[in-house]
Amino acid sequence: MELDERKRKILNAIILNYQKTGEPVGSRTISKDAELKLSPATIRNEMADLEEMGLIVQPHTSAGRIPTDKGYRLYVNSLMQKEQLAVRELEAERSELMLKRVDRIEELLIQMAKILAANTNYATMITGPKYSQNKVKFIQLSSMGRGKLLATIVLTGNIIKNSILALNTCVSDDDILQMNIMLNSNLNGLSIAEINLGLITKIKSEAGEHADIASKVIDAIAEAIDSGDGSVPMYTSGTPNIFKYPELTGGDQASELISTLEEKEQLSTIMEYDGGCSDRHDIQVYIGDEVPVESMKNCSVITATYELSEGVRGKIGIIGPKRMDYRKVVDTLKNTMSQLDVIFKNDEQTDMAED
Amino acid sequence: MELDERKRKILNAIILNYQKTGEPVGSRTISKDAELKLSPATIRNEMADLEEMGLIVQPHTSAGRIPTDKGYRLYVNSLMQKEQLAVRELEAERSELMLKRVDRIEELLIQMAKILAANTNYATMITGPKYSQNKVKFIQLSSMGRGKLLATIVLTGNIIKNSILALNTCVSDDDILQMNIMLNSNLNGLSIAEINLGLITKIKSEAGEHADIASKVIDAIAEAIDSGDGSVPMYTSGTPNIFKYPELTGGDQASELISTLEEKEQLSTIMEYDGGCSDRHDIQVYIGDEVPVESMKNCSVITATYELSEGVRGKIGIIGPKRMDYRKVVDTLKNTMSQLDVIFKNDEQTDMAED
DNA sequence: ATTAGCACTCAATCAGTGCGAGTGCTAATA
DNA sequence: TATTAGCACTCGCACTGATTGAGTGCTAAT
Repeated sequence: MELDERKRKILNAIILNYQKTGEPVGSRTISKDAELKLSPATIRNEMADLEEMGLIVQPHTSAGRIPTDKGYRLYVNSLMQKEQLAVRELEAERSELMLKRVDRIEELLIQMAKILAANTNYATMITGPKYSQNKVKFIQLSSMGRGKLLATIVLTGNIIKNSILALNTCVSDDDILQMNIMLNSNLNGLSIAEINLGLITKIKSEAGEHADIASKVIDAIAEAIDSGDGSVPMYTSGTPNIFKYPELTGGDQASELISTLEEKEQLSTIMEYDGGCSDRHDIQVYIGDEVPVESMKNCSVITATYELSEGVRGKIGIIGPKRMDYRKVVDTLKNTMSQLDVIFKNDEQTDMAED
Repeated sequence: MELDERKRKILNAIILNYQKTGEPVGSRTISKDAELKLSPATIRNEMADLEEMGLIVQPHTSAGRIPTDKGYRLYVNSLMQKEQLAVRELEAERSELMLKRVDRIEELLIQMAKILAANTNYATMITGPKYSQNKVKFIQLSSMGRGKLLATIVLTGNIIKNSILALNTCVSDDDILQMNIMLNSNLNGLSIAEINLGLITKIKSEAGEHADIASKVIDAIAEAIDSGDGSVPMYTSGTPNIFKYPELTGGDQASELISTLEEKEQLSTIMEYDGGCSDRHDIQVYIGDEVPVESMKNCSVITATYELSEGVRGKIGIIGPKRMDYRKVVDTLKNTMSQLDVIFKNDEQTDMAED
């Protein structure tokens, strides 16, 4: 069966209409849609064909048609591009991000998720950046008195971690100074991969009687870098938005959806999946069954990757009903990503601090 | 009308039964409830009286009775205590808290909220501690090179804040050392209230040509202490639990509840209210209309205050349907609070660090 | 190739009905 | 006098069947 221009137009009309109403759309509705001047009967014939091709279905006999996953896929892959017109309304998207003074990067990301949720009326999720690539930039030990040592570790990207080390021995201020110099000269500029056993042994021997301190500091470094590795933090926002889409709230669906959104574990399976395509702002679209989470099988998810600096990446995802406005979401995401780029290019070297 | 012993027992039975089933409870049910051996007819007469007193109502003619807010209030205030028996099952509450290695206090609190939610089957919320009372313990400036200064501020309770300061002038290592000494000797042990304009002027003059740095450091201190002041962080957990109670999910209720739970702003009006009673573990019970949040008018909320150290307090709240198991929740909260006490008495001086 | 017309399907709506849980009242009982 | 049995009554709920209307597929006319 040939998918000619007219069929495409009809499919497109069905998708757009269903997007707005959430109701199955009938031949009459499409017919009145001007653009293509055909009678309902003709439309019906075409729709029968589209159904045969598996692009649309009727929920029951004598109902209008709704798009199938396959239909949406086609729309996203080819139809969508054809109407990039007048999308520049998005350019006017409130760039509140720029205005608000957010000095912590995670908070900025959370803010962003909130704004996206508000603008799109879908739920959003976001993972904190993966820092595993980061390097040690600076280490500072200071005595807090009473056998306590404060270790401050700064990583590239100005990530700062603190640990308080409890000591059993007493250390003089001078020793601390020595340790500082020694640690910095040995560790500066190294990533976690480069801090190997050999180096650790070397440091310990250089630390002499304070080998235990050195060892604790190295543990702290490992933890600092690791905390952004094993379990990337995950935030969600706008989850109540799903109540706006009746098709997501039938039965126990709402409950399960909200649960998975709150628990977050499952969400990471979506975010972790790296769809090969390493484009600049790699945008992935998962439609219905394509979503690798049981309770989200009749949602669609669109994810985008952001990059703070070389190799420091995270993902942002938008969760909505299958009839979500794919075009708007994709454009909004692209837009947001470039805004982020701007922010990070400006802010790269200023005062962003983190715990 | 006199509220005699028998009426109390019947009211109690109604409340307990309604707690389990969520269905209006009829005279027959109570009658079969042993304990008091009365026929349904007698119970009916008594129930008519209880209804007249405004303690119970029937949702419609020919339905059983359900407790009113007033009925619950009575229950909470006087009836509840009378049956403190066999509550020690709670003693066995999984004290997972003790086991899990949680080294950051906010994470511990969040964990606790999760466990409470899982144990009670209600939603929980928790505010981070208010640090406004805290004092400066230790300040450390270190040069990061390229005109950048790292300021590390340690407050009592081992709260650690970092800021990176961008300088326009260059500072020698020796100057930094001087600044460190000067700042510490001037600021150590002071709370925010004690850092007044006079002191600030004094510090600036002592800093000489580096007055701008001193000023930036003081700003950072203010911010460090403040961040726990103006907007106390608020976390929620177990929000999907509300789906377990049909009376909370009718209409748009679920949606609105979830929304207020996600947005958190409104929740703080509950948490902020300080009910005079400055008991050890001050526990407050809000029933139905007593809850100062519109969308929660047919919930009940129970809050408890925890105290990390002198004056450093936060609140934890449990949100459920009006028929929640008040006794269990109150006991669980008391229990949890004492566990917290233990933890903090042990951990007080160890390595809890925070951003 | 398109369209008008028509018979058909089926979800949704609504009134009518019977059921059952639960009540209040009255009269009998301990 | 307090309790209980009995009975008529109420009202939500679940079920039924009829009606409606949106939408279809097919056929014949244009």
